[in-house]
Amino acid sequence: MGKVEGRRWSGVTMSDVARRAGVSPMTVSNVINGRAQRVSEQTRLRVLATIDELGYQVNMTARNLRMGRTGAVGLAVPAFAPGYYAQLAQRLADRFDAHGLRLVVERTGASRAAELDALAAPRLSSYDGFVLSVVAGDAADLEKLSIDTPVVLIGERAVPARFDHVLMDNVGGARMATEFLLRSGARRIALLGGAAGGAESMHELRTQGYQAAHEAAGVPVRDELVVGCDFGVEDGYTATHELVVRGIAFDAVFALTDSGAIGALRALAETGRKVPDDVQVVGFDDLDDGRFVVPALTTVEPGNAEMADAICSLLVERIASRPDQAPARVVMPEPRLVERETTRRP
Amino acid sequence: MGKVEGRRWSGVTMSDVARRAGVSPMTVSNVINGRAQRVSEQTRLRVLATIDELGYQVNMTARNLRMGRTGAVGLAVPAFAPGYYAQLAQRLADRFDAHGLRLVVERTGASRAAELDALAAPRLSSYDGFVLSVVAGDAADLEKLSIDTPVVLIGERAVPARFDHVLMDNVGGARMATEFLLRSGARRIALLGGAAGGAESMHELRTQGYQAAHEAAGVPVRDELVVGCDFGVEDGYTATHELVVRGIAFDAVFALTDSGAIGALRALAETGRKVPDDVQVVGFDDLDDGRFVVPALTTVEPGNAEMADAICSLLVERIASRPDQAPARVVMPEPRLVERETTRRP
DNA sequence: CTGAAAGCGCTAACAT
DNA sequence: ATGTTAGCGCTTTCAG
Repeated sequence: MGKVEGRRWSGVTMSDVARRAGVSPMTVSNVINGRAQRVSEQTRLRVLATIDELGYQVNMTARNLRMGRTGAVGLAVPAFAPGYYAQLAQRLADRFDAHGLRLVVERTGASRAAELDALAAPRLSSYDGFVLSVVAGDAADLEKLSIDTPVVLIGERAVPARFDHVLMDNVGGARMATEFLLRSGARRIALLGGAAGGAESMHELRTQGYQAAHEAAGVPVRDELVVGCDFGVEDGYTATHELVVRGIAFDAVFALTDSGAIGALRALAETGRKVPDDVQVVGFDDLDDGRFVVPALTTVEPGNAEMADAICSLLVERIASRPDQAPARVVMPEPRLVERETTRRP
Repeated sequence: MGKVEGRRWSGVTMSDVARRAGVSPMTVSNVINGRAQRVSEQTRLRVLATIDELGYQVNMTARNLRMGRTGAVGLAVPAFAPGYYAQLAQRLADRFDAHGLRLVVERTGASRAAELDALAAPRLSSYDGFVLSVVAGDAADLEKLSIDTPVVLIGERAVPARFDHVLMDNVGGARMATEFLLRSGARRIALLGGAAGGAESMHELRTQGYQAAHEAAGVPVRDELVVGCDFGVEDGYTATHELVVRGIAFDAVFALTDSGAIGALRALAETGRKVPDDVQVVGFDDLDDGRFVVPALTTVEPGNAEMADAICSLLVERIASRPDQAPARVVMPEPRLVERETTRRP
């Protein structure tokens, strides 16, 4: 499929209105922008009538160019559908609204290339500020990022020091969840979405927390219980199924995301495991969905509200104060465990 | 909290680069836009180096103004978080990508005022085309809508004839679901989110289908089974709970949305009702979530893919062909029932 | 109260 | 292969 071309058909301009109403464009502008003191009531009404008659509409692109600002903040997420991003968008939109800024959401596509593309200078220049959820790019990629548009980064990747960065305590949260399961008597905790090597991705960090909790409790980590998978519902479902099929025994599941946990619950139900009696389950993120699945999901609440607050205030500050003289800040709220029905009290 | 003001700090322009590289702005433009034939390799490299040195970035606002197009289409939805809108956005983004258009998502807030605001000319002028999910505005409101930006409307409200309109077969789908329940032996079907009067909203249309199925089957509609509620998870949960508390007997639940149905499932589990043995449940929308809840949700698939296809192709056509001479089109796919585990075979 | 001039940063069209 | 001219539609500034 080809690109869509063609430019907007003419459209009525401010000058058209001005000419027709027998005034200068400036007066039309004043009317439109409610600078009442500068226009007589009579003229105002005439201009308004002409605007209506001609069906004139302000061209935001032109206004933005002239004013050097857009009133919009961009949020780039890997995908729209995962509950986590949708809820994040919702929260941010509320907060930015309070500052007179609209939030507009774009999709990066989670590939490194797509993510960088979203961050390319052009895209950013359409916004007064930008929030980027970094899942794929590395520090070097980000280094090239626009310096003209204030940016707040979210996500666990290491980011260049010049950026404000808001992130979850992945290690701490995972450790908290794992410790809770261990205290509840679990000894064979499957880790859904776990990863072995490095230290950069969400998978890896949460895996570290899982391991740390085991070490602290003197319980060995069994490799066969650490199954790598993506963080969608379907992924959690498939991974859990596989575990069962392969005959690997486990008495708990720690899913790296609530979505994954919900998939796991489904797989456990299908294979006749009772939750939490046979298998306990803990997720991560505190999605709204988790409260309504049966049984309701115990999860790690990573400080979603605090993160949204931080993202908003950091960005608003940068936007308001021109040059980024203020040093970059890092915000990482304290996670907490939300006990519901998929676990037993220790 | 006050508005955020202040304009973008100067920033390096194309002229800056040109001057520094000892060429004209036009040459810089040619380099940036890859018009290779028009620039010697030597100059190209020099310009590129200068761009790098100065950290220059194209100003999209200026480019958009000059070119009269933005390469973006807007999607306005009442809220980001409900699964339905997130999935819609996802689907649309895929399709528009194929046409070289980025999808950017904005939130209207579901109030009539907010919705109209989103549709105000200024907002629209930032996009090559716009998709609006109409939930609150009426035909008269929409009549005032921009004529300069191609718009496709989605949603069940009556809309002015000049707009392309994509909608679900709400009545047919609801009737299909209800008939299925009736055939499966249900005689007291609770309608979650039902409405009495009018004919405009999704609630009302789906209620009509529910009633039509009852009439056709000669089963009376009991008013106490039609409970009005919003379409979120929590709403379905609360409504179902209330039904139980009030001691109203029912052997099936038709929830107007999958989200509502998922809430209902939770409430039924809490109150000890077995699904589908004691109570059958059907939703509407075919959200991904429905496949993974326990038991998996039977639902009406309203033709999501076809709707996304239609929205995209209608809009792309309008964008490509200047004046809207083509008559407006209405697309309403055939719904189908997806049987899963919350119902019994008739 | 109203208007004229200037220019935001870019690119199409036409020179050279 | 490169430069010049003009202007997208708006608003800031300053003059009437």
